[in-house]
Amino acid sequence: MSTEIWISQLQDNGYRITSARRAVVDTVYGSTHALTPIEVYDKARKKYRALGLVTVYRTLEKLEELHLIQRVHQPIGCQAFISAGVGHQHLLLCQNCGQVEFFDGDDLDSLTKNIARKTGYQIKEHWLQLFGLCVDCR
Amino acid sequence: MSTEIWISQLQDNGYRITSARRAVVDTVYGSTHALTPIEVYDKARKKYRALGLVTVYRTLEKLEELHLIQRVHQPIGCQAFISAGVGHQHLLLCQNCGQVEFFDGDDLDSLTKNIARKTGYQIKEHWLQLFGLCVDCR
DNA sequence: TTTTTATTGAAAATCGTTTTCAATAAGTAT
DNA sequence: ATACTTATTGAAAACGATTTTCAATAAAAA
Repeated sequence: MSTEIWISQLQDNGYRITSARRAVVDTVYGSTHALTPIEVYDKARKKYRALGLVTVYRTLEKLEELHLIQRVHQPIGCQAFISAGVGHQHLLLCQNCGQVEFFDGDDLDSLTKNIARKTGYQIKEHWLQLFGLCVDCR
Repeated sequence: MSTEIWISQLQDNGYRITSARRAVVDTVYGSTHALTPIEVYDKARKKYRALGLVTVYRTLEKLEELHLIQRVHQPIGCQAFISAGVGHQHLLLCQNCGQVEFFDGDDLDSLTKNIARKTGYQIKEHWLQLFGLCVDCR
């Protein structure tokens, strides 16, 4: 698995491959931390100086549309993005260093069925996210 | 339970009770839908016309600080607030009408312990939110 | 009632994001 | 390789949401 997977995805969906997009993909792909558009901009500009912030926004938009990245919601803000895991994944975030781990937690079925019965809701989706301290920070 | 609970809380924490704050509290307290600052402004101005948007922001800030309201995170945006439930509560949101229900789902203990063991993380907090269709909308 | 000072709304400033637009460069056809 | 078409680019401007500044006001204390 390398950045070429994302590049191919962009290509297959009719998007052109440019130096700007490569720089953004190289920056976000495989990052262990969720990155905001400005953070992506700062990092990616080390690889491609002419990159504009607008292009970062536009590229992130496309990567999100192709489900290659996902927005991360946190108490401090909801502008950061991280690589989208494969299949239905949940996030575990380190409150100290911001590192992100994925886990699949579909033990939630019995819980959601329970709530559905109690409330009368037809449940379609769920968001689950854990916060704590990673091995290095605890 | 009435809005006076929130008013007292403000008072007890050294904040003055004003017409502007009463209008905001009256609007947000007991609302079954999460409201954005602008929505609060529009609704509250029906009760107190001189109210300014800035004061809405400032009052919401104080209510959040006192844990009387909480920010609601949704795919469409994360600016809306709703009354904070009592104790540790989770949210169930109707994707159609925006109605919000609370539920307590601490069946998560075994799941979080599991993840903690697998990842080495020390887990401090969790966010769980369900989305679906309420009884009226399904 | 008087005094003190937190609170107010309006205007300006600020921040993140989106739109506009002419120049450029990617991919295709020649 | 070369020419052509058109998606993509970055800069500047526009935008919307939120925050700051500030003099006037009103709540609470004296």
